[in-house]
Amino acid sequence: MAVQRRNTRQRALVLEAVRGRCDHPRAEDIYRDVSAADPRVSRGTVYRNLRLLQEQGEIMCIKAPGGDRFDLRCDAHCHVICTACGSVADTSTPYDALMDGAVEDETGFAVSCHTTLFEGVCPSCRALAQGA
Amino acid sequence: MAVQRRNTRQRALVLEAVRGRCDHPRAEDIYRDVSAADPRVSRGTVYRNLRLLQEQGEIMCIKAPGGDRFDLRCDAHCHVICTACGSVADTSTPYDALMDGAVEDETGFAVSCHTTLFEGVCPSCRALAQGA
DNA sequence: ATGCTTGCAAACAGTTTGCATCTAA
DNA sequence: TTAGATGCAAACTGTTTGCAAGCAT
Repeated sequence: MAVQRRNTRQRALVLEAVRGRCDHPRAEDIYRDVSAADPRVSRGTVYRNLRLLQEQGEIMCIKAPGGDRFDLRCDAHCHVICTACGSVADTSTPYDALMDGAVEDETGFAVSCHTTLFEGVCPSCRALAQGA
Repeated sequence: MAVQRRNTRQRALVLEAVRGRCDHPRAEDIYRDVSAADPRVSRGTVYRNLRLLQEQGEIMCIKAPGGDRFDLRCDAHCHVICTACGSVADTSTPYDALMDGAVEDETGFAVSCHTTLFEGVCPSCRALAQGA
């Protein structure tokens, strides 16, 4: 059975902060937003709650260079990260579950999932590059 | 034109260390191997050279949780990482360049590439789990 | 009351960097 | 000779953790 969880004010603030953003904030961004609502919430608490909410499936996390990003969408989808400014966007690329089986057969690993991260330059950074 | 590079003993040692391993070592592993050959080589130099060799396309790097891994193979291929012990293996999953174009059209990002990382439990960790 | 949670600060891991010195070309 | 490369140590970023106090249940 799952561990007993309490509904703390801090946990609610963290969840609200993730939901309140349509970009893909990193832990530090969430911490900043939560701090704005209540300066007494500590960074450790934000990290702990982000991990908890992930385990509960309330939010998902994208492992990106420069720090994990959080996303309120929990369905399978991929992301693009801008190599210039670090911004992240969703893509509708379908999740191919067949690949997991193929890799499992090939390597002997018990494959549970895979993540695909696209790299590129976002529209606004492209515009900047044009001007430069 | 490319920057002028020198052939230093340290650089050769780093490259040799990456090539001398068939697993996917992280920077620290390389540092350890290089240190065994010459204890005076510093960690900073190892990191600098790993980055340089990457830029030159001599080696490639896999961004994995817990630290980047280096690979002597430079052709497009994907990896599986063991969620239990952190070991990494190659897979022969083909690189689908069409996806890059699709994401580019959808998001407006100038997509240069993508990386796919599978997660699972490696054969030896599976065996351990059986026994437990 | 109980024990999950918190705040704080210190610890951590992985990596980068400033700077004086060294060295390949 | 001279600009790239090194060694060292300190700085940095992102994240985790030990512990005493706090609060949801």
